[in-house]
Amino acid sequence: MEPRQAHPPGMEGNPLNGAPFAPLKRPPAYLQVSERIRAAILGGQIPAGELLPTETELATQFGVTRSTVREAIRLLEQGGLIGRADRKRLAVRLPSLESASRSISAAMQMHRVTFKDLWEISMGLEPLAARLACATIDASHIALLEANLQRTRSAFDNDEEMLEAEIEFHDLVARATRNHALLLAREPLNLLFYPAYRPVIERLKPGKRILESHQKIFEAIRRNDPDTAAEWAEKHMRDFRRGILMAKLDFEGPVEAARNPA
Amino acid sequence: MEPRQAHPPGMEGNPLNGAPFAPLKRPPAYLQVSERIRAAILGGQIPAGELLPTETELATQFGVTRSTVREAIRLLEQGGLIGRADRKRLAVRLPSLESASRSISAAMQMHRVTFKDLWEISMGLEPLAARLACATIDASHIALLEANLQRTRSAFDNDEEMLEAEIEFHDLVARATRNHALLLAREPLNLLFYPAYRPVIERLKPGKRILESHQKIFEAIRRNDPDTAAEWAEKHMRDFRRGILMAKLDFEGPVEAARNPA
DNA sequence: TATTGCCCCATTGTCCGACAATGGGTCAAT
DNA sequence: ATTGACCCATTGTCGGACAATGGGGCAATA
Repeated sequence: MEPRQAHPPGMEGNPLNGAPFAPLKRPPAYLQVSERIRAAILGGQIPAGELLPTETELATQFGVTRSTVREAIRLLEQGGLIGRADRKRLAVRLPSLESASRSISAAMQMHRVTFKDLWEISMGLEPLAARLACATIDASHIALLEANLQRTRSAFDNDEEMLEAEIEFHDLVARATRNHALLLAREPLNLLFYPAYRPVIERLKPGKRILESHQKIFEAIRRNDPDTAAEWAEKHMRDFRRGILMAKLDFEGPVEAARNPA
Repeated sequence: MEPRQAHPPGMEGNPLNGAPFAPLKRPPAYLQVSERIRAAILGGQIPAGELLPTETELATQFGVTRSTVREAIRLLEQGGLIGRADRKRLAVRLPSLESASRSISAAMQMHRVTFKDLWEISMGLEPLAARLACATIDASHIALLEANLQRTRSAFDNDEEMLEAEIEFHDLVARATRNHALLLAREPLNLLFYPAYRPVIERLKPGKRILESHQKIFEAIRRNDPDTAAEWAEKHMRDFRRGILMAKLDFEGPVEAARNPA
């Protein structure tokens, strides 16, 4: 989040402040190749789902070696722009947000984002999601939410299940809005915030209370009552914080690293 | 956005649903190397700013060739976890959010995120930012905001300046909260949402109105009045949408690709 | 007909070795 | 104190090589 450019106001477009010459940039080949491919994809010249040329083909086209092409590919691969279609042949892929959000959470960890930071965002986004969902939810999402509530009910004695169900509920509400940007903005919550709630579940067993909140939110959404839905979502998030405090977790401390799924 | 795992409720932990065997995974070497390094960094074993071993050194340590190591490095490089320190020697870097948000915006473009989607998020985050900033703003951010207001005042006849100042204002408010997660969640707004406002500025010249809103927000923040600050921020965002509609922009259409800075 | 086994080939993953370019460091000459 | 010459570590790029793997075709078989 470093100041994007240390913009001293008034000298924006002027390259001649301080040093008379800006350092010229000679991007390495693998970067250029990567950028060219990226541009082609984002420019729509290669539709999603389409196959890319083979590595050797790309190598000859760009006039570089396969090694260079491969490095460029790795660059794009991480961003999720491309990926293996069938363990061979690269294909253009919809970045699936998951890939993007992985780098987000990495960034957040490194910046020592705190529990409190994430909670504050939740206070903005979760009520918003509940509110928006009222207008956009359809039968299929209603069914998914009902199934989730059932799952929650039958998970009172299973902490792990309870945690997953809790995360799933909020995710489903967000999906019901059909706002992809919202899903993306929320993803760090799924990856960092809610999983850290695990100790609270283990120690306080708040299953009953969680279920109640979820039910209230769900019912409000189903009967298209945005204000009530948002209100309950907000109340739910406050419960959340209370649980964290009661479990003596460090609310102001950085979120812990994601556990590695061995 | 794809349903993360097509979770048929009730069969979560069971690998034996449908197909009796899950495909076993044999991650390629460059991926494993990348993951190991990533884990070491996120685990804090290599502090930010520290230099990584050289490529050849890593190659011998992992028992692979330099090419493989290089591919692994590209993977991490894209995420911003590592980067060149001095055009030689890789160093661990604070992911600087900017790198993460680049992939976010790419993902959003590919998913045809609409103006409306981003606006809805703004309605959640911008008032929130204004509200939070009341409690956390310090003298330096007050000074920065004052400078920004001055910049806005003197940009009435310069559309490009006006746009930059507008973006900067909201960014500064968010920074004043010192909530890094919020900055990250907002970044797509800086990259996709606000820049798309350019035509509105050119056609409607709303500079006076923008300045007025900013001033109200700023004053409320400075006198520590969260409700008023949030209220004005929300009002400002509604103006925003009105501007978009009046300029006959496609509110429901996907945001356009970011212009490429040559 | 549907399945199985076999062969061929395209493509990826990985390795090896090599070299130019570059930046850093040292050291002597000025 | 600056300049130039030199060495060396490291990266960027190249070229070629080979095993593994998956797909397609094709024949043999049940």
